[in-house]
Amino acid sequence: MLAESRSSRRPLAQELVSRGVRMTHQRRVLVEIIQGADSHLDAVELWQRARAKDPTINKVTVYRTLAMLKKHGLVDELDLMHLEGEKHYYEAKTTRDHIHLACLKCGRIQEFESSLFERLKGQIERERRFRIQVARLEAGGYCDRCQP
Amino acid sequence: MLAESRSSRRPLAQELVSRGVRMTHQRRVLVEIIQGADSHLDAVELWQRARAKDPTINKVTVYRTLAMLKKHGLVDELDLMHLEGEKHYYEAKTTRDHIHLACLKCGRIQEFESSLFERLKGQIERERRFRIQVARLEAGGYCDRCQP
DNA sequence: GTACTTGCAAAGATTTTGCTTCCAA
DNA sequence: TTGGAAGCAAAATCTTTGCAAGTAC
Repeated sequence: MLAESRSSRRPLAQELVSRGVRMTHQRRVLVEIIQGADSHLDAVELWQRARAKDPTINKVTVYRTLAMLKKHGLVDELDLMHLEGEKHYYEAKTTRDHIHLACLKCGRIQEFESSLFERLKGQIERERRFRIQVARLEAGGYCDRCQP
Repeated sequence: MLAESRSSRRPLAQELVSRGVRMTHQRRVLVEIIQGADSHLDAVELWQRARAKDPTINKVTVYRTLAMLKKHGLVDELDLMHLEGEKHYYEAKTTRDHIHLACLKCGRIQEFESSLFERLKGQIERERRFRIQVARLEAGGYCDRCQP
């Protein structure tokens, strides 16, 4: 599940404080991992990395923190075409939406940005008067390395 | 989770037979429900409708049949932004991919087709040499009826 | 007849809830 | 100090697996 590292506008911890969210030690550890991650993490992977920094962190706290971040629109939740089980993956929200391409053979996840995607979202908002909060485009298929 | 009824190229049962899939009574009941459904069904809803026609049908058979249909690329699996729980929804694959718009307030699901979506997929295939098997675009937001 | 499918029960994976204790502001 | 957050245990939800019995071809 590798992906390029990416950076958000400003530190999540800082963003949360400015929104009046109580900044606990656990939350600080968790958002630092999410922001520094070189891949898309699921809840359990995030929990394991967090325990390396603070062995007392509970899995439930991970779920609750992810829910809180999602509620604030600071992370995106991905399914990555359910390549391995039904868990979800998380990434810090970036300035621009991107598409996830999941290779059904090797499992590699690529990211893709396109102005067509932005135009498509604009078209939906105009033609349906639908105010998009979150858009998720995932494609499953065969990557360039996995073709005959 | 209402959506317009839609029809596929040819009956799923017929399609399966032509692919050499053993056509059991249970499978026939299930694919007929999927094809005639006026909404996106999850596994349990599908099971309940199937039991009305044949009370002996087991939930496990529903999951196994859905997995088989998915493997053959005859149904699409949707998450519908996880509006209610983490279950999946299924629909018979149609000739043209469409986008699902999930209202975060009223829960209504709208479908949207666009040539921009087709162009975007084409761009991905060309620029990344990625052979798309299935593409899923879901957006969460507020529909025209749910805006101030 | 044989290989594939089903039903049943049980387990597995992921996520949520209730409640008490703790801690950030 | 006090309301929100964390930890723990238990439950809930959704899906899969093992195996014996049944059935389509």
